[in-house]
Amino acid sequence: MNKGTLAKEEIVSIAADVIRSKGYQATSVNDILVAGDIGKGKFFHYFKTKHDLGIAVVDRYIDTWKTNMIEGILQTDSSADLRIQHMLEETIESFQDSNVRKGCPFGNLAIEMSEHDASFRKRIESFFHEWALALSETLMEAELATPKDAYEYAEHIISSIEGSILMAKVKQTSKPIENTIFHLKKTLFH
Amino acid sequence: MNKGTLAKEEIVSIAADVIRSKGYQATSVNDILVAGDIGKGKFFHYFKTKHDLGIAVVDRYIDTWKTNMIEGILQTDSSADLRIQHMLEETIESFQDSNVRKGCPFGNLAIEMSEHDASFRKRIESFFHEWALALSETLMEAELATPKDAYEYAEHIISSIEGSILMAKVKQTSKPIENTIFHLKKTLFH
Amino acid sequence: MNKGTLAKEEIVSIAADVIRSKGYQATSVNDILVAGDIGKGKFFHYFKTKHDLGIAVVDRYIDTWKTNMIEGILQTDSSADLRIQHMLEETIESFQDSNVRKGCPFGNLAIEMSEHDASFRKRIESFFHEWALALSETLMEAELATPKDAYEYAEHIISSIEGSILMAKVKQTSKPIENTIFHLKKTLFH
Amino acid sequence: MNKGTLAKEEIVSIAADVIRSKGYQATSVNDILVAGDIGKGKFFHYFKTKHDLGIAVVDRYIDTWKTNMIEGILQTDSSADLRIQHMLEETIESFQDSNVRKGCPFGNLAIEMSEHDASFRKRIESFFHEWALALSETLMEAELATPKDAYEYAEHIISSIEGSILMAKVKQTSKPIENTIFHLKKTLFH
DNA sequence: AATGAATGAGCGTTCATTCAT
DNA sequence: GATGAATGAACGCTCATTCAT
Repeated sequence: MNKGTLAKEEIVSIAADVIRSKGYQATSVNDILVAGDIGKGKFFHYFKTKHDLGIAVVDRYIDTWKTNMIEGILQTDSSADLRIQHMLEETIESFQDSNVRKGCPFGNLAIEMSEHDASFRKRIESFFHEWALALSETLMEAELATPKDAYEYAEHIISSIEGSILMAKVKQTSKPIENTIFHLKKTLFH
Repeated sequence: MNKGTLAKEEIVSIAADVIRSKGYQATSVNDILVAGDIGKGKFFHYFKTKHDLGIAVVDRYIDTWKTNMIEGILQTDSSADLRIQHMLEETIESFQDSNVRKGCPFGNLAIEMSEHDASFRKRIESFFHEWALALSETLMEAELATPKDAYEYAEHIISSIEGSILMAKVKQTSKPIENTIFHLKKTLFH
Repeated sequence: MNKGTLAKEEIVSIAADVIRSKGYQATSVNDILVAGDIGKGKFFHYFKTKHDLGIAVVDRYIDTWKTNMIEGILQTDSSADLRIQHMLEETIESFQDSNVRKGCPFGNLAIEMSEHDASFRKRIESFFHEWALALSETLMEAELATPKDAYEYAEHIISSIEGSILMAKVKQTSKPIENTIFHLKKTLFH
Repeated sequence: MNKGTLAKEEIVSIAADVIRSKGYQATSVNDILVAGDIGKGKFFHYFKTKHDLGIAVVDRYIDTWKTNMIEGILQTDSSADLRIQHMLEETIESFQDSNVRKGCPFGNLAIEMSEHDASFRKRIESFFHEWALALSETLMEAELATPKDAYEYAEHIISSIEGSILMAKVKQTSKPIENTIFHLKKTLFH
């Protein structure tokens, strides 16, 4: 928690914002420098390359999401049904206002980086895996899926959500997310 | 169909490939020039800006998709049920091999360009709208949806598909697409 | 001999001067740009990299030297003795005034680049080889060496000359060159 | 011989290696830091500038060479003839294996630094002077030169050696050195 | 004394675009 | 119309050095 660490964290935090909005490749190092009033030397003192920063940003996205969505919702001690409902509501919450336009940090980077950069791709892949794992366990506990089909059901739910966030970004309204959550709920709890 | 037009089409065709794989922003004008052995003067003779080319590429994606998916599948004279099945099968077909990694040209550009570029966004939005319209009519015809909920159901199906293509890109396997088609079919035709 | 070629030649010519004086690595692209009032775009239009320019500069040194020293002196139709004397006098001539400080373009690059850059090294090596070849033939013709030892004698003469130019650079006077030429002549013609 | 001095010597020693191989200008402070696992603060604590370090490195080269070549060979109590022979043999010894490619530390810096940096130049100049002085005395003692021409003869021998090391670097073989030593011996002792 | 953090000018190169013919 | 040449701002990154403790 010394000064150095703080400074580094600060850069990651600023970069996380800029990158979520502009994408990784379209964000220049200078964009981040300007956004945070940081000198070039400082930046490259903490990060060997722009790529290193990019990875730090994804890791930060993942940490945040794990805390909020997985530990904070799917692995609490509410009833399994409630936890799923909570996850779905929370998704709608998260993509209101300017966040609709920005889209999902993971979905954005997934599409931008997966084909040509393994280090981004693998991190995002394992994040989606962890989410699917936590969700599949909750689905089983709620008796909405059997052990046999729980993981794939979870994956389908997650990919539907991602698709709806993509759609919301294009339409610049959260309706597609609400629509998808509505259909998912119908199928889950009808 | 004179030489000028041919040359222009050729550039769009080459650019469409490169952009699908690298994204619009990460693709430099030079990438396209090299890929097609085209001179700089030639390129900017046909396209005022890189942005102009980008738009031409999206329009080309849309034309192709309309011909193949909307006119070629959803608006043929097979039975409505079969048309929907055909659409779903065709989706799986389209994302085999190297196409899994490349992802959906529309989804890719949707995420990359929607927030900051209205001319890309609107084209992609209206494309998804046309697809949803054609699908909702087929859903009604197949009595899988009422006029009231058909359009939103169609949108949900499409966004699920887009989400699964995104997921497939991250995992570098077409499994997520097959999984989603499986779940969509179950809900549609159970 | 069109304009494009001229422009390229002009850059090589300016760069040849700068590099001879500062060395290849210590010469920045910007140094050349400033020296010739050239725009950055122009420079990189003609040369893919700084390295490419460096190679063009060496090739230019070699062409000049071949014309002047080999064709212009060693392979004329004077008597063999006179040609050797001419070569030695010309060496002294070439390293008067500011050229003493600049040193030999080949010797400079030989030392700077040989260890870590094969494309420079090979060019310089083959240049010294051609010089030694032309000199050894003249030595034989002048009956100053037998076919058996002519090439190695030639190499020794050339390396002595290079050493004396190095020494002259350090002492900032052409004396070491004159001294070495004196000793070479004594041994050759005593 | 306290800790501070040790650390300083250690840096000079590491830098001497790196600079001999890469040259002074092409060696970045960071290259040295990495080679010796030294922190930036430490480096600039001991040396005000990179230039200061460079000078320390030359001084170290000179000390070593004085001990080995001048005191260790030319000023021993063997016969003058033997001392000269020893010097010539030692030169061949010194530039075997990887040292052929690295070249002579003095010759390298002479060419790289003489024109634009007086503090390097003067050190190297006076080093060559001391060498020539010691050699000329030995030449006189061996009756291979008169007081009148001894110094210039010594200079010629040294510059021939330097030239042959340069040549060896270009050809990546020690042959040119052996060739030059052979010719020098022939002229000296025929 | 000793050192990691911070600095900003400069590096070689690429960028989308305009010029000149 | 058609094109290679030219442009200079911006790119990610390294540089030798100074700061703060």
